[in-house]
Amino acid sequence: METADALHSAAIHMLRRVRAEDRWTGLSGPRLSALSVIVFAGPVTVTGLAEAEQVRTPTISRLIADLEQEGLVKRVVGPEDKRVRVVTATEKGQRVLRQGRDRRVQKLATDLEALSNSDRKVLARAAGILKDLPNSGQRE
Amino acid sequence: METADALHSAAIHMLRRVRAEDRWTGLSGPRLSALSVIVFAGPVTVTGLAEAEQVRTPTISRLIADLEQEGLVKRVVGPEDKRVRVVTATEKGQRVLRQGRDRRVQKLATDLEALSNSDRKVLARAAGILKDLPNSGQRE
DNA sequence: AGTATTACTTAGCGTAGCTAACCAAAAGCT
DNA sequence: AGCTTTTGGTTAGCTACGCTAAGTAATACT
Repeated sequence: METADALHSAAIHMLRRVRAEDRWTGLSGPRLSALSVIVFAGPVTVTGLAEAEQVRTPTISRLIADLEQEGLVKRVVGPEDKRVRVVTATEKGQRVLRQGRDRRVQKLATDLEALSNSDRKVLARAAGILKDLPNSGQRE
Repeated sequence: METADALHSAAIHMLRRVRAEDRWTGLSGPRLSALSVIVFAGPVTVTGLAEAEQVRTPTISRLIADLEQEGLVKRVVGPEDKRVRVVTATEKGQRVLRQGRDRRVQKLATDLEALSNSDRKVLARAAGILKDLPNSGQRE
């Protein structure tokens, strides 16, 4: 229970610190996050993206429209099912994302360099453990 | 570097999952976060709170006004300096916060129960390590 | 064929972030 | 003292992003 508490607060502070780097990309957190899914999880549908981001479809719909406006992604009508819109990242989108993400992670990496090897090892193991958490019903 | 990446992504997903519990309090994330600072960091000024939350003063100013409206905090003119407003949590505010926070942490604690003792120990150590990170210039 | 469901968009609302502009109190300067 | 500057906070007005409700087009069901 104290572990949960400590972990919770550690995660909050870590992300808060790292998030400051995002300003550099000119993209907001939500946009960056969505773009990240589009780039790394390949072409996605609007619904798929909404699920990944845990928001409703209208939210994503508008966000995508904005990203498209800026030339970061493009929408094409689904080849099979003409209702769906398949979203892919443009060259520019990929470039911007990679730079931004690198910056975030780089900042964290720099922070971690101040640590001992054994400490870093603990963090690496912790990250692995968290990744495999039960992950019980988060889709309401 | 991969450690930073893994840690980054683990933290994002963990918080995302836990955040769902906040709905229960009837308060939004930012409000909950601000209230948390007010409760745990004792009485604070508007500027102090803005710094803690890493937002500008107008943002906090309005947020506080809303919280006051709901009877969760109260503002009093500073006894020394009459420009400042000292913000404190009301009884109700403290109660709501503790319940909400407990719920978040409880959810995480439940998730952690599925783990082995040694894994939990790793996480506890990781939290401790992160807490003591250099914490270089995050105030621009 | 005709209805139901699904995928997405549009409209409209509330919260929260920002900057710019303002007021009042405190501090600094002759 | 008197005047200016600085500081703490608020107000006004903009944008972004979350939501629900309602609409449209394509698909699925029987």
